Amino acid sequence: MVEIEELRTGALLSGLTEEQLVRVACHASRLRLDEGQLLFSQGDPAERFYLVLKGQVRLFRLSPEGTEKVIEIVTPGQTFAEALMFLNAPRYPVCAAALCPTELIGIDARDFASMLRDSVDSCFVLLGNLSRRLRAMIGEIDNLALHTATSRVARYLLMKLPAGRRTLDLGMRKGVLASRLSVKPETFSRVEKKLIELGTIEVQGSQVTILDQTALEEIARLGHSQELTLMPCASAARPIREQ
Amino acid sequence: MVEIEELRTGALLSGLTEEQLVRVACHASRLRLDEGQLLFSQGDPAERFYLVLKGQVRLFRLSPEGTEKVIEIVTPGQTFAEALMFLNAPRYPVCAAALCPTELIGIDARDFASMLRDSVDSCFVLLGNLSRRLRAMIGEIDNLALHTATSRVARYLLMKLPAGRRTLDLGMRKGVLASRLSVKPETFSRVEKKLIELGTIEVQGSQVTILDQTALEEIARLGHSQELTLMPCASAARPIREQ
DNA sequence: AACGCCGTTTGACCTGAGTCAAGGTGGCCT
DNA sequence: AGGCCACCTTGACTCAGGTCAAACGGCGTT
Repeated sequence: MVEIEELRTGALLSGLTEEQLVRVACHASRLRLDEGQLLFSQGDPAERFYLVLKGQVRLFRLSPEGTEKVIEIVTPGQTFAEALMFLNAPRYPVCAAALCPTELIGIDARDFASMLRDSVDSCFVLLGNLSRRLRAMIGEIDNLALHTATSRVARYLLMKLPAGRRTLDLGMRKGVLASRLSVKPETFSRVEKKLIELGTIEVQGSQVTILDQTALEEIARLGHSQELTLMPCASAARPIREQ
Repeated sequence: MVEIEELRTGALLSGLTEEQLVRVACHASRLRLDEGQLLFSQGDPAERFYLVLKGQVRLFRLSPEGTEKVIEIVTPGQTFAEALMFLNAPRYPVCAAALCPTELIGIDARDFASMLRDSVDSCFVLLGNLSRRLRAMIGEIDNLALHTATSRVARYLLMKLPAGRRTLDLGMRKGVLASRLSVKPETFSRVEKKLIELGTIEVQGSQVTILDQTALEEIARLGHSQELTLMPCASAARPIREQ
C-alpha cells in the first residue's frame, strides 16, 4: 500500500497533518509505468492527480496531425494534474507518459478536494503552487514568442546550471529536451554545435560544461531576429557585443 | 469610494459574503487610467491586484531589446495579478497598461489573503480560477508551438464568434490583436487578406463576418507546416481537403 | 481644403528553423 | 565478434513569417 512517508515527498502534500495524510493514503494507489507507457491521454476525464516517486513523466500536447510538444517533464517529488480538481467536469488537457520506468501515486481528486475543505493552510499551499506554475507558464510563452531557438537553449542551460558549478546534465534524451524547448531535434543539434564553435560550451554526451557563462547569458538575453553570426575565422571568444 | 456593488461584478469576488465585501472595500481604491497609461511594470513589487470596471487593460511582456508581446487583454469583470498574492515576495511578471480610458479597483493583496483564511469557499473559487487560467495558458503554448499564424488567427475568430451569429467584432486595434496572437501587424494583415481571398471571411474595419465556418475550422485545426495554398484561379471555396 | 498623425496595407527581400534524406555512433542482443 | 536499432548529427533545400520601407486611408485640427 501507499506509505504516508512517500506522500510526504510531495511538496504539495508535505504541509498536511498526519491525520490528513492517512486519509489521503486510503484513497491513493501506487502504480508503476514502463518506459514509454501512457498514463492518460489529452481529453480523458480527470478523476485523480499524481505524485511522482521515481522516474520521469512527460506531459505533452498532441496536435490533430500527430505532432507533439512536450509541455513539461515531471520529476520525483512533484505532483501534476492537481489543478483540475477544482473544475466541474475536468478533462486532462495534456497526455502523460513515462520517459523511463516510473513509480507514482494516484490520488483521488474528489476526496482530496473535500479534505482540503478542512484545511485553509493546504489551500494556500496549493494556491501558491498554482501561482508559481502560472508564472512559469508566462515565462514559457515569453520564451516561445520573444526568443529564438538558440536563446531558448541557452536559457535552459543557465536555468539548469547548479549554482557555483560549471557543468550540468541535460537529464533527458536530447530529442525530448528539444521538444520541451519547442525545437526540432535537428535544430537542437545545430544550436549545440553553434554554441560549441563559439567556444561557449563543451558537450560530452548529456554532460554540458559552460565555458563562458557571460557569453551564454548574453545569448540567452537575445530576443528574436538578433543576429548571432559565427564570424568566419576570428578567434572569436565573444562575438556578441555588449549593448 | 468603492461600492460593494462594483466589487460584485468581479467573478472572483462575487462569491464573498456581504461582510467580506465590506472589508475588501475598505482596503480597495478606485483608479482611472488614460489611454496608454502604465499601471505597473514587469518586476515591480506586487502589493495589490486589480478588478477592471470599464475599459481594457493590456498585460504584456517586454524583452530586454524592447520588443513586446501581449499576454492577455483584461476586460471588465475580470481580475488580474491576484495569483501573486500567494507568493512570498511577489513581483509582477508582466507590464500592465490601459488600452483605452479605463476604470479599475485596486485591492490590497495582503489584507485580501488574510480574509481568504476565513473562507474556504472563496479559496476554492480562486483555485478554480487559477486552474482555468492554467489550462488556458497550456492552450496558448500549444497554439504557439504547434500552429501557424494563420491557424492562430482562425482560432481566435472562432473563439470570439458569439454562438449562433456569423459576425463578430475584433474588440481591439488590429496591431494589439496581432501581438496577442504573437504575429507582426504586417503578417496579421496578410493572413486576413488570405482568408478573404479564400472566401472564408469578410472584413469591414473591426467587424468580421464568417462566410464559411467549416473551412475556417479546418484552417484552425491545421498545425505547423501544413500547406495552405491559394490556388491560382480556381473558384476555390474550400481548398482544404477533409482528412 | 489642406495638413499631419496613426494605424493598416502592400511589396520586396531575408533569415530562422523545419523537412527530407543520408551518414555516424553507441548500446544491446544473440 | 558482428549486427541491429535507436538516437543523434550533418547537409541541402524550402518556406513561413519577420524586416524595412513606402504608400494608403481615416480622422481630428487649424
